[in-house]
Amino acid sequence: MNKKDSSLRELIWQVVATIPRGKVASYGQIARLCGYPSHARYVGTTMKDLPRGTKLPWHRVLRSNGAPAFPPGSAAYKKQKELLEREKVIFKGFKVPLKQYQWDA
DNA sequence: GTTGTGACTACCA
DNA sequence: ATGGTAGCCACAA
Repeated sequence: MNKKDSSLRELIWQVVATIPRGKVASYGQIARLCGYPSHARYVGTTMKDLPRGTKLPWHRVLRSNGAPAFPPGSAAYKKQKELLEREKVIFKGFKVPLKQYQWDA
C-alpha cells in the first residue's frame, strides 16, 4: 500500500487510534510516526475533519508543549481537558506534564 | 501558476 | 516564562 496517495489521512487516524489510554502524543510526534516528520500541521488539519461521534482518541493529541491546540477556556479546550482527566491525565495549569504522560511508541 | 490559511514547531530576544 | 519570527506543507479559492 502507501504510494503517494492522499490516504495519508487514514494513516494519521490509524496512528492516533493506537495512542494508549492515559497517555498523550504531540502533532509532530504523530507526523513522525506516519513517516512524514514535516506534516505536524496537516495532522491538525486532519483532526478537524473528524466526525462528532468518532471513536478516535483525538483528545490525546496535544501540542509539543503539552497544551491543547485550542485557546484556554474555549469549549473545545474544556472538552478535551475533561476527556483527558476522565482517564487520569491531570492538567497542571494550562497544560499536561509531558514528563509523566507522554506516549513512547 | 499564485495566495492565504491553519487543532504545528523550533529558535531567539 | 513570554512574544515574535521563520519554516513547514496540504488544501481551497
